[in-house]
Amino acid sequence: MTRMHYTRDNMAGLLRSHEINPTHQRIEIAHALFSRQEHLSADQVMAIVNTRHSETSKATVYNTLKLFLEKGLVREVIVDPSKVFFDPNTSPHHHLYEVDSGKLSDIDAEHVQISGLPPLPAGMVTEGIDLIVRVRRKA
Amino acid sequence: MTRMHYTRDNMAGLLRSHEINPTHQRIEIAHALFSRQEHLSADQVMAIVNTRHSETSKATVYNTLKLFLEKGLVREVIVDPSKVFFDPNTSPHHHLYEVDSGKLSDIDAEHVQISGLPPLPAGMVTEGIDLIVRVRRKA
DNA sequence: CCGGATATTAGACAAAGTCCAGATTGCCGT
DNA sequence: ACGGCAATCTGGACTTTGTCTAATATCCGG
Ligand SMILES: [Mn+2]
Ligand SMILES: [Mn+2]
Ligand SMILES: [Zn+2]
Ligand SMILES: [Zn+2]
Repeated sequence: MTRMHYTRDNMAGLLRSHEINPTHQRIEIAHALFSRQEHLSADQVMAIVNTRHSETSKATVYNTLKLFLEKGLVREVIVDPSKVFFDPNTSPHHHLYEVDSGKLSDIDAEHVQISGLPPLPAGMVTEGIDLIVRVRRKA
Repeated sequence: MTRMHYTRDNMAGLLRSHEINPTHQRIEIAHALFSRQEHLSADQVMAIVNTRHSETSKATVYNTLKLFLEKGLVREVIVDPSKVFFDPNTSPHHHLYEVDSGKLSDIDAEHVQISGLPPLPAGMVTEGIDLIVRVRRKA
């Protein structure tokens, strides 16, 4: 199991494999997410992509993140009422959220077992199960 | 197990039992939530409380909901990126979210079992575990 | 009734996100 | 190279959710 190294060049292939036309802006945004392997808000992506000199507009950041979401390249994590996080890890996993600091980290779904859920309403299908463990510093 | 009937008069006692000074506005807001036993956004609370004629300001609705939260009278449900829901049901339970319609309903925690969670980081204590089942209409 | 504490208010403000009409880009056939 | 043409990108106006503040209103003990 070798650790993947996410270069900008790799990003073009990754985007194409998800039926996304690789443009300069899309490659930069994908690189921001995948090279860090972190949960980023749209604002953070915006800041990262425009560090050197302004390259990508706010509209494009939001449009691109939504496109990535639709194409299944990233996942959305809704845990903070004030902003959405985008997650380059699309394998099934859960989240640990430190309420004070806002730090968000992954919990491997491997060993977590959820049982006893009631049957779904008729005609409905599960889109996903989000498990969020909210923690704070001990008093 | 008799079904509780949430009258405005009952609300005063409920508020007092949570160390909340019962005022006209607070009683109206509590009544909106507890008489319906539904998950409501601040906007919905605002609309309900001001149906007949304008009675309560936006600032008061937000202040009051935050106060209820601090005093443990209601619970927050973060499931929709665009708004927070307030939940008069503070007993441990989970949620079913219909992505298309935005409908949010309770899942009794009674029979749900979650096992295999990793140990918490040192010095941290669990504030809550949120389990959200996201469903959509079958294709 | 007085005085202070508590609660409410209008409206300005901030932050996240959406929308649109115009400009840019990259590509294709000629 | 050139003229379309579709896809993409952009600034900036706009909307929505929520916060803040300074002034006012209400409540309550003495
Ligand atoms: Mn994928
Ligand atoms: Mn309680
Ligand atoms: Zn994650
Ligand atoms: Zn609930």
